[in-house]
Amino acid sequence: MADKATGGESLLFLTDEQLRKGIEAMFFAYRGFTSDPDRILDTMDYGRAHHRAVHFINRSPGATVGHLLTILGVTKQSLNRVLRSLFDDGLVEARVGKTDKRERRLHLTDKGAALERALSDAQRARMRAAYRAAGPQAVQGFRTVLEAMMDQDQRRQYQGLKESNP
Amino acid sequence: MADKATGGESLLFLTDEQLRKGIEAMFFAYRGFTSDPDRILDTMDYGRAHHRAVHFINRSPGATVGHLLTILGVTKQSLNRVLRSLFDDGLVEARVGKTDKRERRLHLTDKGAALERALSDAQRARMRAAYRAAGPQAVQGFRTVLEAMMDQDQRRQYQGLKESNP
DNA sequence: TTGGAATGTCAACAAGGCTGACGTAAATTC
DNA sequence: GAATTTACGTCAGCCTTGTTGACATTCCAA
Repeated sequence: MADKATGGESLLFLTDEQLRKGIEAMFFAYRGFTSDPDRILDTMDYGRAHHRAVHFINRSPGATVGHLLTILGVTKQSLNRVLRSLFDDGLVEARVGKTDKRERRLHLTDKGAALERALSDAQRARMRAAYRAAGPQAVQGFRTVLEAMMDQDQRRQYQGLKESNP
Repeated sequence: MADKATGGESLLFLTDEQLRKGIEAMFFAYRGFTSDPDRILDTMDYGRAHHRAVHFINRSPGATVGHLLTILGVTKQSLNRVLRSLFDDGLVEARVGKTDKRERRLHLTDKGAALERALSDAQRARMRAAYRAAGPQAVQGFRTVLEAMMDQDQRRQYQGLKESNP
């Protein structure tokens, strides 16, 4: 009678207590996840919002402002404040779209790329250490659960990387 | 020559590209993770900070303000603003410490417990769905990686639950 | 009895969200 | 060719949640 629906596996991992542990694991781990880049950003006049913008511009060079808006899920006013300071400091540059001149295609400058590298080096170092300590099997599970936790739209943006230059 | 240091396992999961995927997985998943409670909180006059307070008071009834401060990692002024509104609305009550009368032991009222349940029900539902979709093996890996990603202090707080009533 | 710890509180400020309204240039549609 | 829509920018104002700094109270402990 036991383990009927699971093909022999117990469902102990679905108890409320286990779920609470998972929730707190997300909370504490996310703090660690952001702490290293945060420390770097604090020394400059930037915050996490700048980090996110720089990250995704680096990931998809030539992305439009609108594209960034949907990925980040903020208002254009909020994003604009961040972008403006990145322009002013010469970290990001905008090129008028070739086919559609209303668009502004965003690119990192050398200086911007350098900051991106510094930030992601720090973040990757922690991630690498965690991955190495946990092993490939665990990493596989980690990614599987995180993906299952996303919203539909978010999952699509997470999976699709190639359509930044349409 | 290959797989020398890993006992036969490839290290493909440690490439920069894999790490970047992991970073973005955290980003998108955390958004999903917080979205359901956020929707509830939005209908009231509360925010994520209230959620966190209510969560940890529920987890460790009788915790002192100082204990909460170290768990949440914010300043007392910031926490106090949140706690005051929770007091005013009758969600949390403070009882003077028995041995040390300076301390205020925090407890949820029935009303507070009801809110906590609503919030964590929503959050657990998503977590449960993700866990169920991913399976126990993946969940194990998920927890392992998250734990490895925490700071020392955070990991200690994550693991130790019993010392709230010292 | 006195120093320090635990707590509360006032004031001021910043980052980074939000809404609403308005403007401009380019593309698209009619 | 005119009208509408789209992409983007900007001004103004508001909220939450974090921060520092200063100061008061209460009470434990040496």
